[in-house]
Amino acid sequence: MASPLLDNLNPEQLAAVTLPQASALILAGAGSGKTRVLTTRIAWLLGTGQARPMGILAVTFTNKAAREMLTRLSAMTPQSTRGMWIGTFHGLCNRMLRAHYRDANLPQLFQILDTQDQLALIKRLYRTHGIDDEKFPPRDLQWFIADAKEAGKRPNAVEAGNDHERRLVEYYALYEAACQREGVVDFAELLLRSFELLSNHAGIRGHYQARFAHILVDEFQDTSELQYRWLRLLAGPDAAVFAVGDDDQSIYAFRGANVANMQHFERDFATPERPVRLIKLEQNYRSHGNILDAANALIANNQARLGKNLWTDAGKGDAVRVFSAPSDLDEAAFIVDVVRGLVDEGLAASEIALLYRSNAQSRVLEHALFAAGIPYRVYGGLRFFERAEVKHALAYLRLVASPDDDGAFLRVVNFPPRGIGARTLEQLQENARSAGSTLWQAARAGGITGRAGASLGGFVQLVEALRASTAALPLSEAVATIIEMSGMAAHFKAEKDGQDRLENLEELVHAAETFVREGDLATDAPMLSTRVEAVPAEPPADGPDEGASDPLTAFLAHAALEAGDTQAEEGRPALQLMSVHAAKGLEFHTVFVTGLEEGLFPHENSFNVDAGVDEERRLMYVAITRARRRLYLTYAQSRMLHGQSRYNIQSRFIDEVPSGLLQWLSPQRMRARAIDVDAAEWGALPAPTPGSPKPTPQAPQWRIGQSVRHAKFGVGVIIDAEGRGSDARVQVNFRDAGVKWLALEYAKLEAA
DNA sequence: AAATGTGGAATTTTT
DNA sequence: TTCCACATTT
Repeated sequence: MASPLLDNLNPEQLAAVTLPQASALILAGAGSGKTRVLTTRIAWLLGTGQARPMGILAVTFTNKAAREMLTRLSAMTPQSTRGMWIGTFHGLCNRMLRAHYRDANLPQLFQILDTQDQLALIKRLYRTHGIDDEKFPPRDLQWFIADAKEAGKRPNAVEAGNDHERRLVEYYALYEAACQREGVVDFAELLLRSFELLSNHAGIRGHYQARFAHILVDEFQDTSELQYRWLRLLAGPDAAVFAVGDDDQSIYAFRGANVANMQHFERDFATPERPVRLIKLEQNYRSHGNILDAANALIANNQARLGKNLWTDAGKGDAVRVFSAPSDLDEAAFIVDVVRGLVDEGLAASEIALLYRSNAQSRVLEHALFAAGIPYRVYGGLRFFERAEVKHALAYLRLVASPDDDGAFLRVVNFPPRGIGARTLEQLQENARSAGSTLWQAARAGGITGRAGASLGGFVQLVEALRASTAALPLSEAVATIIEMSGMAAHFKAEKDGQDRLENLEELVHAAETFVREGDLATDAPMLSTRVEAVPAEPPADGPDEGASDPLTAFLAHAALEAGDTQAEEGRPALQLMSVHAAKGLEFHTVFVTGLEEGLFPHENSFNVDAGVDEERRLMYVAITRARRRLYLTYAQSRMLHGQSRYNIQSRFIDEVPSGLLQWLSPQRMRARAIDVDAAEWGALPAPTPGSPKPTPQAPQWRIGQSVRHAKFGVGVIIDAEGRGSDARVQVNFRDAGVKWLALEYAKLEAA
């Protein structure tokens, strides 16, 4: 088909876009135009009449990715995106559950718990059932539940190997009962419930299988076991699953992502007539050659890859710069210097990213940037819909929609303060427990006397008044009304630091407005326009976005499923600081990968995890491939961590980049920062400058922070010392052998 | 109900 | 060290 749509695609992209109707695995390297291929594929299917919008389902992991796909798609095709299902796994599951809430055994207006809400519910359960939170930390149970659901297991299906696990299963059952009673579902539940719905209802399954001839999956390497099984259920015998992913960028195993899905795809989605096609997109349009060569060489150290080598015709570009700093402070100072220079040369600050393995590392960097007056923005932290005041307002909204939601009830029953104290609530909870009811039901039943009872009655009346006064209002006005009537507005007005919170509440009203305005663009198509016998009559599922049946519920689902941005303000161009995880999918002119030290990156916790370092290496691969033009790798020989100095050796990931690609920037003779040991006693050696020829001193003199090699224990760093002369001993932190004290007289140490 | 104190933990986190 | 959750005070 001749079409401008296909212009400028490279041969592999073109092949992928125009594959015949069969399942395919597209191995799309970083910067290889993956989103373009996905969206062009859809546009091509529509344009050639091979698919109707109704027949397309595209699933992503983030709302951002879903939005981007939708936006780009609308620009590519004259056809309406209405009718397509494009969204996140959770969003699509939510949508399906709303449409089939009866078969899914859920209340029509079920509410979605985010991770915070879920933990709160668990803690509440602990109180009412007197569960020992020492033996069973709430977070452990939260993890246990998520894990079980991910494995597709209800409490009765979980095998308990010991008493401890038996208790956990028991609590899992209690948790489930509470969720069911209150009409709430957590994130994992959305998936599992949707999976079970498809699994247990042949009619519904048949309906969706018949409908979705094309299922497209973004970031396929990040799918979990359950998501994979969900896809298999959804994909009918004739469906074409177009899975796009990069096994080398799988960095969410700790959250359940299962790279093995990529290996199994070929087997599981092939039919005798239609084998799975595999296409590799290896041409990179982002980075210069040296950067790609570094990434390729690094990732080649991983086993069990599908195999892929990025290339570019953009030329080699600059060498990868490496800097070894004596301390974390020096590392930060170096970065500030370089950044200043780059910005002075005219590079936009927002085109520079500082990446780190763990968020705690941002502090030192921030401090230095602040002192230097360089504007920066840190990603991470509380998102908009997670802020306390926003959660409060949402809790009122939730109560209006679904008053049996105990979590929402407890959050605002005494906020703003209205004299309903802990004692009253304990009594109420006891009443609810013995009646097997929710708090709302218990409160309405009365049974609490005196002033406390009256206050509680007042609260019940307030919620009912809220419901009555907002029923006929547009969503944003309803939100505004609730903020006023609940007393929150007055409360924050009176509070000295309440201004920010008030502004956030105003922002919430604004968000509701935007949601309603843009919602219909997203997914307001009727859920089931092709009626199928076995599918029961549907509620008019034409709410905006998440496909809920009324705007309020849809908005609440939206708030839970899309926590919003970390910060509202964008403002002036600023340097970007973020974890490597957060950088995935982004790109910058210049990238600093900081803290490249053994124990930090790769993180020490990965050492005792199966294939842990491999995942760290993929993380490093992601970090490197964020850079378009310039890449800096930095590390510190000593670093403040948990209140004390740590001496780390340079990350193996630096060693894994061919030295020919590297340009060392560390001064040849950089003295280690004075440490609390008499330097004269120990003599002073130039800091090791890895990558350059090492001097082998005849009579080595040792200092703290120095890298050494031991015949038996391998490489390590001297972290402490004591004694002198023949009594002298040093403490060495070995990469593999751990921390040891060694007598200098006997240990055969070499400088490393 | 705010304010202050204490103990324990301190990767990563698309939903 | 620093942050957070929780408990105790005022």
